[in-house]
Amino acid sequence: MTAFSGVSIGYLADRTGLAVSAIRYYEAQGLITPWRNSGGQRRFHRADIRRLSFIMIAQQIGFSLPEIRGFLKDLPGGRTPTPEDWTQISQDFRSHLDQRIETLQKLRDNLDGCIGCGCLSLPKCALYNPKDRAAQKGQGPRYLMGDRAETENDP
Amino acid sequence: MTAFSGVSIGYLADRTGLAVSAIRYYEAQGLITPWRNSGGQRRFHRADIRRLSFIMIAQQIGFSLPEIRGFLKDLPGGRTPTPEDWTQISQDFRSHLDQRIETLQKLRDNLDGCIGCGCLSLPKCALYNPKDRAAQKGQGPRYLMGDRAETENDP
DNA sequence: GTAATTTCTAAACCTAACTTGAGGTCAAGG
DNA sequence: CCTTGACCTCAAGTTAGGTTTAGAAATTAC
Repeated sequence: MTAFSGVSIGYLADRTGLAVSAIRYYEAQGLITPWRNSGGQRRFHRADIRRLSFIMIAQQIGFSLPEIRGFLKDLPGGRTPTPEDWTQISQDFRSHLDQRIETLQKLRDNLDGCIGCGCLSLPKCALYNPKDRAAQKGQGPRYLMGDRAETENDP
Repeated sequence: MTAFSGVSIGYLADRTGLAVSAIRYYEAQGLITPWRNSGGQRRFHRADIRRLSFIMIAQQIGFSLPEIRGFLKDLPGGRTPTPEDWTQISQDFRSHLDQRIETLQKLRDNLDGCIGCGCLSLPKCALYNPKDRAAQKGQGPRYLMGDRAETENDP
């Protein structure tokens, strides 16, 4: 048997649909950690296709790269992850996903209520529960959902 | 009765929790259109609190400012929106919201399947349906979800 | 053994969504 | 009248998430 030498970044790019530059960027962000061959080129596990796919999916849902890095922290870098590794991650991920869905559903219910009753005041209906804003740490879109409600009295 | 002269940008900032600079930015993006008083300062309808709140909520859900501008286009700029105006918008908004929820639920179901069966291959499970990616127009996170699945055979 | 691909690094550039800063004006209180 | 605070504009800076470019070295293909 010959020594396992890993796959190239281009291969991963082909298999995942990601740009090569994006994969390099993810490495820089600590989301994936290839090793180097004798010529200095990156080599990856074939299993990293999964890792990258997970990143893409989580991103689509709206998680930031740091958050995703959090999910992936429990995945072993040195060996091919076992099904158990992935199950662990998936469960973690799923609970966050559940929360996100629940938030949207609550919003939808409130929206329905507002439409139904004609009060039309989304803010007043406390649509926005600041609790759900885990992703608020000081950059990007700031100032999400304060607690002050609109009450429409004096100027 | 005295002539209605509108409220200041600072008032709106206080009531919504937005930064003054953010409100100016929204004006620049065509999301809100104040008029000016004799001294050149912005004046808003008190009802714009709602408009801004709507913007914040829609943003939280993941809509871009141009998309939100789309929702708000049907809201009259010149007069205080009626309940009917808002109902119209809300329904439009709600259908987008429904779609987003459905996408996440499908994802969750697939994830459950993957956890249950141990196949752990999110990509293979076709989690990612490119159809749902309406928000894909050439910037931001590109290259979302190609169709190629991971099949883990030869390099 | 050459030619054509890939890959490498580093730095610059890009968009969205804002914030910050500089320098100046407006409005209300004392 | 004068000061203080809110507002104004315009330009530049910031963060996230990448892409592009340039010049060089490594691989692969013929």
